[in-house]
Amino acid sequence: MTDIRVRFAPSPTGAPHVGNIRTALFGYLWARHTGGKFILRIEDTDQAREVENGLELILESLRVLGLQWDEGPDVGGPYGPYEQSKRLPLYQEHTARLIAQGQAYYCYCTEERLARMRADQKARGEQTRYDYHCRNLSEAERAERERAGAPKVVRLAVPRGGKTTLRDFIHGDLTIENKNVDDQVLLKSDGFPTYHLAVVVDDHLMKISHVMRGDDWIPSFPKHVLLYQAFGWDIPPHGHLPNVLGPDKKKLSKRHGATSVMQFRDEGYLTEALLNFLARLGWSYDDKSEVFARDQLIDLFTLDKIEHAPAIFDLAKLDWLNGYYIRALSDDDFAARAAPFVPQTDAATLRALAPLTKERVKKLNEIPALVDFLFEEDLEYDPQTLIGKGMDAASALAALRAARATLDKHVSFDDEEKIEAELRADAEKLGMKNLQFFGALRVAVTGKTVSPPLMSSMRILGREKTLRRIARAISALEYL
RNA sequence: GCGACGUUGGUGCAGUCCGGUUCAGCACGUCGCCCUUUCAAGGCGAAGACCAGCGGUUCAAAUCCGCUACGUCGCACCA
Repeated sequence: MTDIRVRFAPSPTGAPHVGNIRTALFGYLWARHTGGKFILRIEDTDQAREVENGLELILESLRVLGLQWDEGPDVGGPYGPYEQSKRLPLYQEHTARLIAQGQAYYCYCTEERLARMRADQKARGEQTRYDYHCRNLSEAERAERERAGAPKVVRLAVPRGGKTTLRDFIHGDLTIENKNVDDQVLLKSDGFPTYHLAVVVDDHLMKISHVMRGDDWIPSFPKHVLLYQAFGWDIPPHGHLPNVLGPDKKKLSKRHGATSVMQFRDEGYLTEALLNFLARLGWSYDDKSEVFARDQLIDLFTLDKIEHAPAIFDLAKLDWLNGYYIRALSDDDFAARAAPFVPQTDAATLRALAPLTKERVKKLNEIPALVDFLFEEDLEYDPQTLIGKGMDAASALAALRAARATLDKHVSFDDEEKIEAELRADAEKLGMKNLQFFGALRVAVTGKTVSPPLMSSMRILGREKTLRRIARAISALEYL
């Protein structure tokens, strides 16, 4: 196979959302699968939309998922520079060539004229598009404007008839009639290229072997094909990836909640779960596999398995997958990752908590709600919650008193099995179901009806605090 | 308005390119049972789509063709 070179080419307009990152991931996977190169190129040709730390946000997003690039603005490479704003002369040379060939022309139309033109077209119910005004300028008219120093742009002279076809390795042949293609601006009046010119020039110069981008670009592929033809270049294989949509089937946006991988990570999603989930957005291996580790993705990823219908970001599925990955973590690993989410505790406690909480959360940020009872001094009780089903104040009291007596005999709570056996015996002696007896004890110790396993909770809480809480619960009941 | 792309159970996907051994497969979710001192996790099982609709081609269509509907995207000196 020829050298595979795939590029991810975002523009620095903010933290890339997961849909863009999914596109980056596909490029990364294809490059790694083939032993090719993954290239990062920054499309910073719009100064107006640029964000201060835009570049850093992009780099950080890729790093979070471990999508290491081989060439890029920070690491360089043989085809740099990798920021389009630093390649301006290249674009200018290429447009000059097109103009010389008669395949592009200068346009002196003002914003106002264009706006009026579009308004008129809209009013007439027509498709808005450039009206070829400057394409038909005579040599004298052109010279006149040059003399006046009028600002100008360069437009692509799209053939008025015929059609343009692109072979797409995801959608098959795509065809659009040239009459529906606008005379796109290639070079703006500030000397910067537009996307259309820049991608074609750079993809060619950087020897990109596979062009992958979101399918929202499909309508403009004729402009790119025409440019390749005008330059006399081979067109590399193109694939328009299905877009990532929110649950409402609309293009993903801030409205849908978290959108950057950093946000997801901060909400308690594991990066390996995120990677796995994103890979499945628009790609599938077969009809039954859901879980893929990075190495498997690299091994299994092929272009023919890319879907053509848009992919919907199914948060419920992400949650499930994340829980799956959390459960698979070793206790040590889990404790280390949980640490930032439970700042009020120490490493040893976290490690002890790991086996109890690991399989009870879908996201790391759910851990605090599960174990917060450990970090409070004393609990306030609503006596009613201490009295479970089929119980009354007297029986709850009896249960807690018996439990206290049993626990009091133990200097340490380390032997969970022994303590549990004794408490079970207490329940039986009182003629209670385990549910009733342990239910009362659970509320007394943890303050809630749902908690991690009781014996372990008491062990971690410690003898002193546990007994104090039971005592307080008893007095709360005695008050009734 | 014009154009492009898409449309499989409640949800997300596979199967569609190379029509016929799949009375449409998997996962999430839901429900039931088991386990059980709670909640989870785990095990077992169940319900749920006739493949957007209509019309063609064919001995045979989710799979090919056409039309309609719906959805999304594009139509900037933005990417």
